[in-house]
Amino acid sequence: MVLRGKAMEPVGERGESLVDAAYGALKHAIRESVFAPGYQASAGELALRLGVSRTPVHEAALRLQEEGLVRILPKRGILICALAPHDIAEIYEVLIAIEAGAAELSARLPDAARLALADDLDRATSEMGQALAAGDLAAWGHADEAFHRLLVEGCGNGRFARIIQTVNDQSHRARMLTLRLRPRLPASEAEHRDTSEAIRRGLPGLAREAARRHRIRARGELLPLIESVGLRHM
Amino acid sequence: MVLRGKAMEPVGERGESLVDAAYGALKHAIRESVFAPGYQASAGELALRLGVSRTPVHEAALRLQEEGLVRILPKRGILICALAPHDIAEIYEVLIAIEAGAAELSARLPDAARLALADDLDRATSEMGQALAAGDLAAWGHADEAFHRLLVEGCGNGRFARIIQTVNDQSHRARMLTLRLRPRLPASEAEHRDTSEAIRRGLPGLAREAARRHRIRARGELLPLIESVGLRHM
DNA sequence: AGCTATCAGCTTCCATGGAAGCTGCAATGC
DNA sequence: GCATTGCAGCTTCCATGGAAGCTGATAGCT
Repeated sequence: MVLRGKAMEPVGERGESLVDAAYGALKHAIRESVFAPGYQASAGELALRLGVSRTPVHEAALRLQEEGLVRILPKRGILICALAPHDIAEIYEVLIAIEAGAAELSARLPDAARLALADDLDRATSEMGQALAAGDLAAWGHADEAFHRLLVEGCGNGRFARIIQTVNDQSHRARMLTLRLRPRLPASEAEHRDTSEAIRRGLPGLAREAARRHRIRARGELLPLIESVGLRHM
Repeated sequence: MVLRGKAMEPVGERGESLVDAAYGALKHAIRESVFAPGYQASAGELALRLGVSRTPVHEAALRLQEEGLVRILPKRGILICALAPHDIAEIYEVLIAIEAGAAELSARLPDAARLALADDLDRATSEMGQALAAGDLAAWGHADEAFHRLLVEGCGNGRFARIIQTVNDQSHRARMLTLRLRPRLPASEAEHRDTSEAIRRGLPGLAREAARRHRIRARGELLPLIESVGLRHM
């Protein structure tokens, strides 16, 4: 039983089950790269770190495997999954398809919900602008994230939100990397405004195309960047 | 411990783990309505039926919950999820978004793969035609299913395939119902040919729109049908 | 040297039992 | 009659230990 690396937060005992606690702690640790991709842990080690027995860790690992964050190698251990450029490409295709659908749905919402959503989206976009002006990379990332999250959570289709959540969990680490790598922050604001404006005016086709164009352009910037830097896994 | 209903097949011991076996058996049982939606089972009962202990059943239930087929009610049992019309609507929106993306991707494949895929798709479509002529409802359903499966599995994006697999597992029961309900089998063949032809000719935009139109029309037929019959859950 | 067999040490897999939570019913008090 | 309380019987949750599988190193053979 090897305990290398920094310690993890013991699970908090707040009503939630130990499985949920372990799931949350492990997911957070993976997102924040406490475990490097490719790291192979054992359930026993993780259980020790979290202060629970192996069972809840194992069950949490099952859930994480279902989401593609880890792989359980039979009789060998728990492998933290790495993302290859190919995976990023796949994830962008999911984003393009689902977010375009979400934008279209949003534009079909009843007036009140539609206008409220558009306002929320614009608020997030404005925050991006402020962050950009202040040169605050992290704030820009958060605001951008908020925009896209609002879009899929506001559209009314819970399955869309869930799918996006899954691929976002997978790509969070890569996102943090590429945010830093990008030579200049992309001019996403105008495209965000196109999307929110189409939603506000209740034009489904326009909204779909705006969301779609936005993600396609972002992909066109990101993938070559990753290739050029030669990132093999992240 | 109550054992009502017909017995289930004990798990087959073929190299796969008991968890996998239990997962497969339960999923199959749910798909084939061995358990009615809304049925509340206990892990102990299922374990007895399958001839394993409670642990693998519990872990299988976790996976099924992740896929939305069951819900685990803490300290109460395992609930077989029912689908409401609202869920069918959501699922169709996922199908529209993802299959349109898959068709576009397919049309961008290298020549050899593209043509092979188009041929496979046409074969499935032809089988639909034969089944329709013979009045064989089940065969028509299988061929239609094959077409859509080939499309998402052939496009090269594994995440697309996985997403579709998940919603198909959820909607399988509803599909079996509505296949029988439909007054006349829809004229899907022409739309399938539009899609495969666009893929064959390597026209991404056309392929996307064809796949999209197909699912949108199917939705337009199905949802009112479900409403009119007054199906509340399935 | 190169190849095979063995084995020690790791891992998960799965069964099992105690602890604790939820539900519905029956008994109790008003 | 009506509300409350206590309890029995169910459930999952989680810890734990034995069984079995995988890996890599070492010893022995050709």
